Amino acid sequence: MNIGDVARLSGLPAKTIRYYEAIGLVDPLRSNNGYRAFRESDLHKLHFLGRARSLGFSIEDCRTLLALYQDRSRASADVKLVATEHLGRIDAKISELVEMRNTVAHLIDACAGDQRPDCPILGDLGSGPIKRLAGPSTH
Amino acid sequence: MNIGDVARLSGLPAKTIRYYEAIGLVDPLRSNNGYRAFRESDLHKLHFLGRARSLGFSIEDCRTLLALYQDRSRASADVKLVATEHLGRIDAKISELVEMRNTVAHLIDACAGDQRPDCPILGDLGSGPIKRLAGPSTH
DNA sequence: CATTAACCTTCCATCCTCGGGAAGGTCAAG
DNA sequence: CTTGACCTTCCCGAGGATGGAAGGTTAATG
Repeated sequence: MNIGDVARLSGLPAKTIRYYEAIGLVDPLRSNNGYRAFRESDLHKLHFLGRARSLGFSIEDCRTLLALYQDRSRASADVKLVATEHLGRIDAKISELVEMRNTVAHLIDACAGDQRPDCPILGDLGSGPIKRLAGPSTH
Repeated sequence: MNIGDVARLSGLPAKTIRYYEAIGLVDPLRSNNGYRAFRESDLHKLHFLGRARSLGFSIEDCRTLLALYQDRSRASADVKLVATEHLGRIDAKISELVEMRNTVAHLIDACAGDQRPDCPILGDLGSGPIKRLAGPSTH
């Protein structure tokens, strides 16, 4: 199979597949003409990678998971650990975004959104606790 | 004020402030010794930027918001639009992450996490709809 | 046989938002 | 005079690809 074939079959862009080869995630053979020659096993790996990436696993996580995938004597605990850490990162990111979301949504609610310049959104962004340089004390 | 001062006062790293200058978000004066000389107005801008960035606005959004902030004849509708589009992007991102989260959480639940190699997580990643090349039909 | 179109190759640059670190200039205190 | 804390510019790297240029290969046409 040439790269175009595995691209269609795996759903990954050819560019991405070349990139995955460059960073050592897949290692296709080469034909006489220099074209990459993918085996079924390569296609399988690429499919695995596409699915893992779509679940948000980092490339390094993918590398680990792929190694575990191919290790018949793996412990499922090792896989679960990788996934659990990933879940923790997802949850942290969600919390962060939800907090942003709430703040932004409140500001939007408070803004009239008309032709007048008065705007609580800009008001919020421009105000707040700016520290001041220590000056002559009024104390 | 030197960069270290505004860094402390704005809460932004000096590196970030230099970067903001490089991309034209702030434009401090220069002292005779070549040091950046920040005015109160620069500090104010940096504070504005820090707050907007912490709410997840992109640099380009920040550029727009900063321009509106300094435009006395702005319409609050313009600000609200930027914020509303941003909110939409946050919500989309949250949805995406929540979907990932649920999938990953289910897989984790299904995994024994022991010494045995059997693992539904790897099972999920490695299976699924791989398309096949059209071959000799058995039909 | 010549051409064309669809492949494939490598290499280099770009996106975004900085952060790290090198090499070197400046300034105030002791 | 030295020390240490500043400051400067410059280049490299992250993650995870993506875009494009310049050129080789192959299969199907005319």
